[in-house]
Amino acid sequence: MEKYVKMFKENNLKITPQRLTILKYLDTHHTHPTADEIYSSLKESIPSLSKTTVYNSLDVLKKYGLIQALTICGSEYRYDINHAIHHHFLCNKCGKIYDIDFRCPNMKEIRREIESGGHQIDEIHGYFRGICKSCLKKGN
Amino acid sequence: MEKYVKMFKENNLKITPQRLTILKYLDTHHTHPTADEIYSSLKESIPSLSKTTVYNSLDVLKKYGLIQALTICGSEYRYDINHAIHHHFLCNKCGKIYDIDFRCPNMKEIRREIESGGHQIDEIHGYFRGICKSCLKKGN
DNA sequence: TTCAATGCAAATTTTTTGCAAAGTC
DNA sequence: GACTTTGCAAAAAATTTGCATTGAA
Repeated sequence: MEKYVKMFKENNLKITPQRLTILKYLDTHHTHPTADEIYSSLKESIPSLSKTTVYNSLDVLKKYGLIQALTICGSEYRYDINHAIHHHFLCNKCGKIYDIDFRCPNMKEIRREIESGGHQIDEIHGYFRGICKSCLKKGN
Repeated sequence: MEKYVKMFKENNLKITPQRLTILKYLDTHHTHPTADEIYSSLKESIPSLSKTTVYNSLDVLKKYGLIQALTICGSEYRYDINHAIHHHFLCNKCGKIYDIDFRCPNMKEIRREIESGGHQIDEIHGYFRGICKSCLKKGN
């Protein structure tokens, strides 16, 4: 838990039990949960937890770069701890999101090229969609 | 309009005025509109148009690959005609989405590497977030 | 003590569903 | 004529807001 406290302190964020628990949850569950899934999972240990707080906390954690919000699924945000840069694979069948650890070797050039067009790039996102290993095995 | 009729016929899709108008709208407006924006824009010319139909039509067009749904914005889908492969830049300030025309030169290898992991890749998405040229000019 | 975070309820926004009416092939 | 698509209304899902209460520093 010290680890999380440190992360908050480094960013001058107020440390609340709710925020700590949410950050820890994302750090220990790499399931890319929705806000609602986080809420439901933590509701047991913190019965007073409100969904508003989950949304608020996620916004703050995101704002300070401790977590990231994946927009892959369109109608809902999926959250992920912000460890090393990685990308994602979304299964169109089961909806599961897998981490994909690769780095585009020439991203620097690409970035330079795009930025020469005048935009300032803060985030780079890549993701793939298809049918996951597990669903392929199960057959159609 | 012939062009659109042809696209439908090629995919064995029923041709309805609503679908035609929606496809034409996306082909002539590269603004990456939401379903609601499409609905509002077309409501004038087709007063009987229903939002359900917009959603239905977009789903069908997407399913047959005539358009694509961008999930960049998280809580809402943005739609785009499916011309040559391209990526997107989302401005965190004004929310505008720009087309970015580049192709990652070694995507083939990357794809092969990921597919060797067992997943079947059907779509590749890339997008960037930051501050757009126009918002940068306006200053903070 | 001060100011920000939390929690509740209600409101918004976006998308989906069930079913009768209308339209396409 | 058979079978889809459309449109409406209502429901569901996801997120946001206002404001009083609580809590961290």
